[in-house]
Parts: sequence; structure tokens; C-alpha cells
Amino acid sequence: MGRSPCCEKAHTNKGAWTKEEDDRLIAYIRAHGEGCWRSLPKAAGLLRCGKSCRLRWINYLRPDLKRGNFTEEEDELIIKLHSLLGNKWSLIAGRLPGRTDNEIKNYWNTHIRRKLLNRGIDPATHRPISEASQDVTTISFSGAKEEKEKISNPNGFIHKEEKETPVQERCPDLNLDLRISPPYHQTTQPEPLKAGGRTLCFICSLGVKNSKDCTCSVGSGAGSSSSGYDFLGLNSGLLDYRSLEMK
DNA sequence: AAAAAAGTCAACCGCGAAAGT
DNA sequence: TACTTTCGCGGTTGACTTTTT
Repeated sequence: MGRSPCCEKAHTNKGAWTKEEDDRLIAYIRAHGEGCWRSLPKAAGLLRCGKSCRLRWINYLRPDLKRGNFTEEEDELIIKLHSLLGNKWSLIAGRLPGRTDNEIKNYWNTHIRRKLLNRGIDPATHRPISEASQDVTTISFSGAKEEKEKISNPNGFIHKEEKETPVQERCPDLNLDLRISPPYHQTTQPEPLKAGGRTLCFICSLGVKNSKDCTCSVGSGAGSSSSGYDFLGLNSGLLDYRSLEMK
């Protein structure tokens, strides 16, 4: 079987977009809106695959993009959100108007990681590096472990003992590769989060705008991300970690 | 001034989930 | 229910720029 390609690769351009291609894409989306990305290139007269068009539009051409340097407030928000959500860049981007997941991901990898390391904080675990290297080991999740090993052994050398001795994780709080739900059987609808005196469903608590999965009707229209809700309970401490079950 | 190294970021790739049939 | 198609996401690459030697 296998997955069919999203477009005919033989007849598509790759690499950097030209001004003309940008103009065509902008003009088409202005006229017809964002729609079927698969058919868009042909309809717009572009020799690009739909995926490429989507990416170009979302990450670069969208009129509501901010661009420019990140502010200190944005930095701190990204760090906070990353500590809660991990590498869920699209969710993080959803909380930063005008920023894209790709932009935030790049910014994290180039700036914030270093910034946290300079502060002595492990960017993977958001804990002090000294603590992380002493007694915290992520069990059986290679990505997180490799990250830790990189931090504690910057030259890449890994001690055999460290590598082979499983150590119980002391504070397994925010490794979002895990189901961070306690043994918990939900027989009825989970109690929604409350923020600012209003009730939020899980979808809205993550800042997902206009989701069809929204059960509280807050996410649509004027009430969502721009209204100053305390998403994730960052400010109010209302975060219910059971609601952050990721996988 | 030139070469090498490091940093940046747009774009690509492959996968999983959702939607459609 | 099974299969196919499309979309969206996160990881990675590589071209380009900037800084250092």
C-alpha cells in the first residue's frame, strides 16, 4: 500500500519561493479563501505542492503575522507554555497571536534553549541542570533521556553507569510523552476549567480558537484568546493537570 | 581579506489523525 | 468497518548570513 504523494513531484518547484509565486498565492487566497490545499496550486497556477503552499501561507504570507523580534513577555510565555505542553508548538503558537508554530520552534531552538541553559535550567525538563543531572532520569523515553545526557555531558561522553542504571524519576510532573493522568476513571463529563468567572472546556483551555470540539462556546467569537483568559491556569493556578492528558 | 565556524530560519519530509467514501 | 485521501504537526535539513579566527 503506502501513502500516495500529495502531488506530482516531477512537476513541482521546490526551494525558496519567488516574489511572483508569493503574489499568485496571496491573490488566490484573497479571492477564494483558504480551502483545499491539494487543488489550490493548480487553481492558482502554481507549480508547487499543496503542502508547500499551505506552509508558505501560514508561516510567511498570512496578513496577521507579526514578524520581528520576540518581546521579553513572549519569551516568558513561551517558556511557561513549553514547560506545560512540551514541544506542542502549534498549541503554544495558539497562545501567541501573530506567531507561527514554525517561528516559535525555531526561536526556541536558537534563542530560548540557550537562554535557559545560561540560567542553569534544563530546557527539556525546566528544572535546574544540577538537579537534573543528579537524580532525575526519564525512564524509557529516548528523546528526553538523550536531551538530559546532552546537558549533563556536553562533550557527548556518557558514563556507562548513568546509561544503564534505571533511576526512578523523582518528580514525574511534566513529561508530556507520558499520560500524566493519575488512575482516574471518568464516567461523566470532566468538570470544566473555570477562569475569570467563566467556564472553559478543555479545548478552549488550550486556546484552540473556534474549534468544533468546543463544548463551552467560549472559544468562538470575542471571548477566546484575545480576551485575557487565564489559559492553562498560568496565572491563577487553576490548571487541572488531568486535563492536559496528551497521548 | 579570506576561511572557518556558528547562528538563523524558510522549507521539506514523514507520520498520525481526521475526514471522506 | 475498511480503506483512501487530505490536512496539520513536529523534526530535520540546508542555504544563507554573521561572527570569529
